[in-house]
Parts: sequence; structure tokens; C-alpha cells
Amino acid sequence: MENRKVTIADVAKRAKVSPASVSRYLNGVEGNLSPDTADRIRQAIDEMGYQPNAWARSLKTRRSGLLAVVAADLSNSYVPSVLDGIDSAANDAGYSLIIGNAKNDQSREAMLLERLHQQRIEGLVLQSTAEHSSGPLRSLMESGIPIMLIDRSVDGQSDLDLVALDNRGAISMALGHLRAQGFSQIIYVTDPPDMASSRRERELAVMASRSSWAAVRVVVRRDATPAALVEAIGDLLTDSERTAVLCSNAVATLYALDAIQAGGWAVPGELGLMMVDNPDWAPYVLGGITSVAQPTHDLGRQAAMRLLHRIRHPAIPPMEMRLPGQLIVRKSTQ
Amino acid sequence: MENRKVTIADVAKRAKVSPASVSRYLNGVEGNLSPDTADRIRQAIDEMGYQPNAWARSLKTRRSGLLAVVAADLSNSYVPSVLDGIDSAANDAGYSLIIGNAKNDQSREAMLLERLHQQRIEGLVLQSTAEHSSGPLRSLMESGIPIMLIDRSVDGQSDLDLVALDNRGAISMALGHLRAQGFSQIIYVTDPPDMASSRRERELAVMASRSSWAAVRVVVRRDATPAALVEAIGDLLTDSERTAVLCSNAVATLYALDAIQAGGWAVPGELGLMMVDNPDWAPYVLGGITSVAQPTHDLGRQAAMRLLHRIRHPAIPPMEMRLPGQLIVRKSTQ
DNA sequence: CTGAAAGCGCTAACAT
DNA sequence: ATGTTAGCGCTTTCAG
Repeated sequence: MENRKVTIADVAKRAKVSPASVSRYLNGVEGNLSPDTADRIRQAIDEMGYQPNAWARSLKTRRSGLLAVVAADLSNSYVPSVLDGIDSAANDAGYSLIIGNAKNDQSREAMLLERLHQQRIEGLVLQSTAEHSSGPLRSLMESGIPIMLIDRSVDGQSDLDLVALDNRGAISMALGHLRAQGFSQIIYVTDPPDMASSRRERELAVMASRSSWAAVRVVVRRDATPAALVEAIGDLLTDSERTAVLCSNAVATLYALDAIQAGGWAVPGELGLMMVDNPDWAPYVLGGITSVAQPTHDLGRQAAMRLLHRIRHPAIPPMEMRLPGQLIVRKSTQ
Repeated sequence: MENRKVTIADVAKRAKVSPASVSRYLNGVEGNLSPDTADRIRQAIDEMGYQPNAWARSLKTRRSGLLAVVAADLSNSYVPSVLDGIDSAANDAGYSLIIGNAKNDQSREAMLLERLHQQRIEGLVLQSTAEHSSGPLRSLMESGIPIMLIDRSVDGQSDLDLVALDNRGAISMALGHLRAQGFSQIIYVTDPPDMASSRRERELAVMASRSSWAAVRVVVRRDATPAALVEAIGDLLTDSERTAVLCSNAVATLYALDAIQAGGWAVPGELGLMMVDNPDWAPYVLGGITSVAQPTHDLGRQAAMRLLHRIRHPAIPPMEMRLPGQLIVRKSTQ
């Protein structure tokens, strides 16, 4: 049955009722239909392969059933996992999900946000590429479209909701574990912290620990050459102290693994290793890499649920939600 | 400026022109406007923070600017990579992307497809969970909505486009490499092949190789217990022949790594290992795992570009596009 | 319980 | 070059 242009009117004609009744049937309205008409309508719909047109409906009801996620970088394994959580909550509520990939480019992010605004999304989950709100983001806010920030904040303490890892807690958990394992020197490997509050928070927490425990010697940025990390590790290993590398996330860990392979150091014999994040390969590399797992799936789910709640109750004040990491001890620090 | 309900009519009034002129301005129509009116319109739009309403536009033009991707399982690392490719092509063409996650559940997939149909997507990229076309999928086809299958076919040689890895070629590449490296026994580890033609194609290619090279001794399904794999490997290792494990994808490899860790075998000393797929951790596990890389990003891009092409030219006949894998030799097979 | 009619915001003839 | 008008397909008063 060719349903290219089957409209509610066609169905109505076929069922010998008014378009209004078909609409009522479709929406299961209270003021019920007689069983007879309902039947005829159902039948007509089946026979004609009718599919309601969501645009027309949206135009009238001002609800699109569309949520959007704009991620900083799709190729970071953090994102798909969070996305999975968002998707499941969104779908349970009958929403579809539009996805945007900013590719770590602020102007691209801005363009995406503008497009989504025109698409009349009902809510947005944003892992922002920018420190400060762009024009399109503000425009979205002014239109009263609920926005949930994840992973990273925007404009510091803003008036937007935020769901993110408790970065300070995660770092202190990691450092605590390393200290307990007898490591007395730490090399912290991180991405350049600009543009991502989460990175900055982690790095700050690492630095702050120096006051209570003067063990952190080096912070290496991933924008340095790989050789720089090899050298940094090599330098510290001349000491007699036990040394560990702590990585700010999974991608930074791959970078560190490269250096460790190049340097030929034994883990955990000569060098400890752990990371924030718990990718699926963590148990299998070097016999298992100790991790502070982020509750990524749950984080996405929470964000989406909160967003959906806010869509229904716009008045509730924004809040910051910090999810705890979970220490998973493996061979690389034992 | 509160732009909740700024319409083209409001802008028109403010700019003292007709709605039609504003529309013309928005769409950069040929029959040009005088620089003066254009200016007034631009100004009015700025001042009022006007955002065109995509639904209304779609309703009229019958173009939604929406593409959809429905993936079998978002948590498989294959998907985000392909998605990235699709996203970049879609965005370049000004389309937004709706994403659906079937979670390996056919009925969930069917529900998603129906929702997308109502959303009036202009095209669909589908990694199907089902062997055969569901009602909603057929309905989509009958409505003339272009569909690109990726990774897996549906209904065998169907009348839908397909973009996928050249599985036979990939397997023969892998086997050829193993043979050249002196391995004389192969254990093939795969997911249960039901519901995914790609898995079946790979397994068939492995089995077919037996006629020319009687080296493949065991095929282990991931639905067996982990212990089964340990046992299978243990059994074969009593031989004096060189043995390798070949995994059908990254997830199966994690499973095999578990067994290898449990068995305590040295790679590549006692046991070779390689896989189809090249996840970001491949270089770092066991000193590097030999891979046949899938061109995932390119696969997504090709699929999206072909889809966009088909949207413009519905008449072109469907075709099957097979992308070659690429052998990346690492330590695990040397 | 059901129908008639008025739009939602936009575009595309058709006029002028 | 610009304005008028008639819908796109649906929901929703308001009557009956």
C-alpha cells in the first residue's frame, strides 16, 4: 500500500468519519469514540498504511518529540557510552535523539546549536567545546529550551544544570590508592586543560594534593611530543622511589602506553600505571590497568531524565550533580 | 529578546514588507530583493532574534533535513566510528542526524523505524538487527525513503544499497598472513552468527579456507562459556604445531584476551593472536595485536554520501559496495 | 459521541 | 521587486 501521501483526511473519508475523530483515535482522547467508529478507523489506517505526520502535529502542538545531544568529540570513547545512557532514557519517554558532533570546534558547535534551535528541539544535552556560552547557546537559553550540561561546565557557575564526574573525588581516590600501594612519585598525564573544565578540575586536584603529599613531580600535557613523556619517566626512574603514571583519561592512557612501550619499562614492576576512565580494554592491557571508572552510562541516563523532568517543570532551579567514580584495582598498580 | 513566538509575519510587519519577502530573503531566492528591503529584513530579524521554524517549513516543502542512523548496538566501538563518518557527510550537506540504538533487539528496532517514519526522515542508514525486513522497514521502503544498509545485509540479496567490509577478502588476508608467519593451526573466535550477515560471511570464509588449507581446527562461539575457549586452546597447544587465535571482531578479541590471560599463554611465543577490526587499543595490548582494519569512518562517509545522492536521484539502482580491509602487522603474530 | 472550521508558521504560485 | 493567497497535515475549540 503506497502511503506516500496518506493523510488523516484520507483515512477519515475511508472510515466515513471526520478528520477530528481520526485525530481523537490517534491520540486516545478521553471523550471516547464509539467502539464501532474506532474499529472502522483502525481498519482504514491499516488498509492504507497511514503514518501520522510528525511535523504537522508538532506545528500544532508545539512539541517536537526531539531531544539533541551535542558532543565535543564523538571519537572519544566517553561519548558513546554516555550517549547510550541518554538514548535509553529518551527512548523510554518516547523522544527521538538528534546527535551533533562538534569535533572540538567551537564554531562548528555554534552552527549545530543554531540548526537545532530551528529544529525546535525540546531539550539539549551539551558537552561543550567552549568555555563560554556562544550566541546560539544563549539564544537557546532565552527561548526557554532546557539545557543539561554534561562533563564540563560553561561560564563557570552558570544558571544551567550540570551532570559530571566528581573530579576532585576521583583524583583523590586515585592518589589515595597509589599512596597506599607505596608509590612515592607520580607523573600525571593529561590533555591540555583549556576548553574543558573537567580536565582543569582534575589537574587542579592533582596539584592541590601536593600540599598534603609532595609526591606529584611532573605533569605532562599530551600536546608535548611523545618523547617528552619517555624522557620524563626516564628521569624520575633514576631515583630509588617507586613511581607511577596517572592518566587523566583513556585517550591519555593510550599515549602513556606508547611511551611505556618505547621505554621498555615493566608494569607494575618498574612503573605503576592507572587512569581515570574504565574503557573495555582496561582489564586486558598489561594484565589489567587500575582505573577510576566513570559512571558514564548512568551519567547519560541521569542527565536525560533530569532534562525530561525539566521539560515538564521548567521552573525548577538548576543544579549541579556530581557522580562518584569507582576505584577498580588491577595488576598495574600492585 | 524573547523569541519564543517570533514568526515570519512578525518580522514582516516590523520590516514593513510582506511575509513572502521575508521568506525570499531567508531562502536567498533568485528573483532578488532590493538591497534596501533586504537590509530592513535583516535588521528586523536581528532585533527580534527570529529563528525560522523548521516544522512549518518542512510541512510546506516536504523536506525535513533529517537523516537517521539506526545501529544494532551503540556500545560496540564499531558504531561510533562509522557514525562519525556519517555525521561528517550529513553535516556537510546541511542535514541533521537522528540516532537510534536497537540494542540488538529486533522489536526495539522496529519501533524506532516506525517513529522515524513518522518523523519523515529523508533517508536512513541501517545496521540491522534482523535477518529479514520488518513491517516498519518495508513500510519505509514503500514510502520511497532511501535506505542504506551498512555492515549487514537484510533479506539476502535485497533491493537495498549495502556498504560493508569485504569480509571474504578480510578473512583471506588474515589467514594468508597467519600462514605466511608459519602458523599451522587456527582457532577462530566469533560471535554467534545468527542475525548478522557480516559474521556469517566471515565464518563462511574461514570454513571455506579449509579446502585449500586444512589448518582451521576449531571455531568457538562467544555464547559458549569462557572456559570453553581456554580448554579449546589448551587442547590444541599439546600439539607441536604453531597455533594462532583469529577473532572476528574487537569484542570477540576482548573475550579471547580473557581466556589467554586465564591460560597464562605467552603471545606470540606460545600462541599467535590477530583480529578483524582495529580499535584504538590494538597497538598497546600484548605489545600490539595484528589487525585487519575496517575503514569504519570511510564506510560511514561513503554510506551517507551515497544516501544523499540517492535522495536527489531516487531512480538509480541499488548497489553493493564492498570496502577492503587493511592488514596491520603487529607483534602478536611475529 | 462526532463534525465543522480555524489556524500552527511557512512557501509557492499567482498577481501586480 | 513585492504583495496576496492558498494550502502543507494536523489538533482543537466550539457546536450539535
